[in-house]
Amino acid sequence: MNILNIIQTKVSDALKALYQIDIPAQKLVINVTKKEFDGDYTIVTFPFTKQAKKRPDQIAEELGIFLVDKVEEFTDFNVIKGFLNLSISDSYWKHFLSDILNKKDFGKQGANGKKALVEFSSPNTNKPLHLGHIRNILLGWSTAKILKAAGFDVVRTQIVNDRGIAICKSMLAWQKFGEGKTPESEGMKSDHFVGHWYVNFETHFKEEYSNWQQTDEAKNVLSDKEVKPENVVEFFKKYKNEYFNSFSLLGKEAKQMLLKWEDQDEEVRALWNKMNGWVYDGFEVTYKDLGVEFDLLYYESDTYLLGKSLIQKGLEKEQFFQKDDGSIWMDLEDYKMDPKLVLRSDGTSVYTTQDIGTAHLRYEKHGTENMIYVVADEQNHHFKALFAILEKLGEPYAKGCHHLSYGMVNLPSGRMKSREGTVVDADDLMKEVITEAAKAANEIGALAGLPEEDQKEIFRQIGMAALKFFIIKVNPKKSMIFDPTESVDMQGQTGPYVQNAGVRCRSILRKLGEYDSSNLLDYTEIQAPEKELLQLIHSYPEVIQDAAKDYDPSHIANYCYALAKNFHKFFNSGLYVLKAETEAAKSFRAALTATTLNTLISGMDLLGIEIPERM
RNA sequence: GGCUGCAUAGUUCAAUUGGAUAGAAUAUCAGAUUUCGGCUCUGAGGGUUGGAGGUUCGAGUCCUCCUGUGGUCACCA
Repeated sequence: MNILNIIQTKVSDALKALYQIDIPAQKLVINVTKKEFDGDYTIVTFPFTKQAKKRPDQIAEELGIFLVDKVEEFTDFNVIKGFLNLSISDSYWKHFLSDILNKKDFGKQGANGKKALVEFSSPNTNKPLHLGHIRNILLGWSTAKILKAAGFDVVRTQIVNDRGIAICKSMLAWQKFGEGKTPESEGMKSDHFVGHWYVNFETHFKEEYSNWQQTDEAKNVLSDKEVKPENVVEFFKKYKNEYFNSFSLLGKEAKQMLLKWEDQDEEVRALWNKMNGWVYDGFEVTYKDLGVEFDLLYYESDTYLLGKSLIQKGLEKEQFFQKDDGSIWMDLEDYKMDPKLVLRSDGTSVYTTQDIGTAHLRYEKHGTENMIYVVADEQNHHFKALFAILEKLGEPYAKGCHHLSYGMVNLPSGRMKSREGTVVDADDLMKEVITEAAKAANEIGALAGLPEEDQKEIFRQIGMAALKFFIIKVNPKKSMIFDPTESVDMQGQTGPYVQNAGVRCRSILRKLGEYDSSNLLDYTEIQAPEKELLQLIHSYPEVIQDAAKDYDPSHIANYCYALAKNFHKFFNSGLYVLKAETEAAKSFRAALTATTLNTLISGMDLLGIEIPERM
């Protein structure tokens, strides 16, 4: 049994025996004792004062005497105010170390029989992936891994937004101005090529718009709307969408293309397939570079009509209501939200319609009672409404839906804006961090002896670790500032710092070779740096549980950093492994090193980060 | 304006979910190594946790108000 559980049960028993207080063991909070005090674990006794009718320090004292007397794992205690600090026997720690020494899956839970589906990435197909997608993808990937480690059967998925007006813009621009060029002919990565035509469309559209502003038609609009001369510029800025829909020739063509697409027009579909194909080829490379993959893909072109029948059924059961114009809504007053449209007056679907349909489909197909949507926090309201609707429809998985909402990634200069060209491209960014890693490694020169191929692989691992760790260590719900210079840092609270700890472990173990681990139980005096490290490793299973419960990979990142830091401290503490004073000390420290390495590998793997052999 | 997040060292982030003197990193300054890898370690300075009240043994954490800031309020996705 885990020492925390032992403490909980024993304290619960003691409270009952001493004061007739009934508190379930699981409800008792056990803290790790702060460094500046003696002891391993701390119990706070203030909460018991009312029922026990005694002073907190008195309770702590009595509890301490009782526990040390009755439980063999507790060797000593001390009391400071209402804090009871318990010391755990060395024997417990040594046996713990010996138990987990060869357990590769230490910290992970066995299958719990539940299924979870994690949806992430879900890009539009009209342009390449950028920094915002990277945060999304890393969060999704890591959350999926963490849930798996916590015992869930996980399905990783994305819904590809492959249809709509945006891709039509890219298609139209290429058709009109592309002169038959291809990614190959231009030597461009194929998703960037498609993105190029999207920008090209916007350029032409802007030109058309500004020319139009000089026409009589535009002047009529201005006088109709009674726009004052000093407000004209401002007005046209806001009028852009309206212009696109009502006057623009390019807009008209793009919309016609969309209609043709919906009518299954062969030529448009062929063009659509060609351009999407380019985008997918490009995405595949980016995903591979990021080290992620999916179990299952959904395409919006397949799912956008889903949900309608569910709405019809719901309407018959009067779960929805219909307005005079034929549009269908759900009342969400009991959730303190405004009514939500689920079907347009012309009978076509909106985003919510297909989300209802897709969720239902997924549940039918996989029986996933937990669905996690990794989507930026600008859609908080949408998901709140969606989950409320699912609940009102009586969908059995509604309670298991969770929106893993994350904040925007901003640059030191402010928000990324595609119109201003400040979007940080995913491929460029990865290239840059790897280059920086190579530069730093070459300065140190530790890899000079290795073949070039091996060096390149290590540079890649280091660069990607820097980038991934920098992003994942931040609590998802907070918006973050991405400083490119800091992201490639290799020192301090970074991925490479953690990797370095692992590489040091590897180096020691490599030099050590075979050793007899059974000796470790003979080690007599565990030193403070050793115990701190061991205690931290001991808490790894709970860290995974917490991260899974909160859907928050940043817990794991912070844990890995703390573990690496503690190992570096141990490494520099004068407690040598290879030159240990006794065989028992050597075995103990070797086992400690091996276990640290194992935990670092496991934890970093949950973040999608590798630990190289050398660096 | 309504709703909803966020606000912690100069900067970037933590804080075991209400517990002890709020911790790391970075930057600055000062130190450590005949030793398992210097992408390491030790130390110093740096804080009225945006402000004001409240709840209680105890508040960065919970409640109220205020200030600042982001998101959202489409028959877009």
